[in-house]
Amino acid sequence: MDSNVKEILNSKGIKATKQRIYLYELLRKQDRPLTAEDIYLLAKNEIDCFNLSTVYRILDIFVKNNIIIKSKLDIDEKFYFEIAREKHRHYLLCIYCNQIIPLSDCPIEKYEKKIAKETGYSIVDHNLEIKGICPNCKKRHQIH
Amino acid sequence: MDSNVKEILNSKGIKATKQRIYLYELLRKQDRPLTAEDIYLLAKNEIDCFNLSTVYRILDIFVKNNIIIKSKLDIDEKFYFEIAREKHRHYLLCIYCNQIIPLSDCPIEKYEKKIAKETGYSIVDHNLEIKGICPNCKKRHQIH
DNA sequence: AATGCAGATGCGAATCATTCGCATCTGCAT
DNA sequence: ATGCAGATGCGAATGATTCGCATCTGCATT
Repeated sequence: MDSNVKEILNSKGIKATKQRIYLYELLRKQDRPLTAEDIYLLAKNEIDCFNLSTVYRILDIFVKNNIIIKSKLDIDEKFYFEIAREKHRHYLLCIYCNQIIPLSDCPIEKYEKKIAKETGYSIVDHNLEIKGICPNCKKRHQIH
Repeated sequence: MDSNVKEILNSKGIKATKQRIYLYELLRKQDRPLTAEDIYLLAKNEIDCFNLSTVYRILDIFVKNNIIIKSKLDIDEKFYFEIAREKHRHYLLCIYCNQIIPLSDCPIEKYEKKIAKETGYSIVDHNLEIKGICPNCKKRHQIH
């Protein structure tokens, strides 16, 4: 597994340091986007010589090499990072507890074609978040 | 017009100061979201005793009173503000020149119902941006 | 119209996420 | 085993936003 990651990184011309290998594996395990600080804290639990600036720098390199995706979520002012998957994903966010769950599909590929025709733009990407209240928070806050 | 704004603000329990009236009218004229700094610079052109902290504070109050909407766009790390309209809007962003144009409709109201059923969440809001390359930038960068 | 005061503004300092500078360290090619 | 380009650690800088506090201003009351 470890040597596998080393090869993946080397094949992209990225020197396979201990920190990079560790972050790559950590990110691959996650089921939702994390902030740089989340990632830093998780990493520091395992390897204590880990620096926040380094985390930012490695995330930057991974983004530039399309290994991970950087995005913002409407819940706060931070950037979020997640492994790049074959199919892109959107998330459902609970406005009370900030739980983040992945949605099963993307409803706007067709819409993009329509927009391209209407505006003359070439569409390259999109960004969709749905915000709601999760079943637990509905109970907790007596919302039906 | 001015007295009209005064009434609108007073009816929401917001003291109608010169700065608040001015910002309200400024925001109502815009066709796209602006950052606090954009707004500050526009306002300062007209009235020179205008302070950036005050702009932030007034925007905050307007957001809390549903007069304006605060959001983030994927082009930078700043917050954007726009007048709240009867129908919400989404935008198409050019990744080269950062032009922001409003889209004519919203394709995901049906999708929200499906998600609500699948997840048990109550959906309260959503956020959609489309990113592309505008006709001018396609020409300029020789992209077809 | 003058007055008082709660709340608004101006200004500078603080905060927080992110980035940068620079000295030291480490993969990896030789 | 060695050398060096590039990576890391640490602390300081940056930029958007917020806060503290002294001064000012709508507006309700007289």
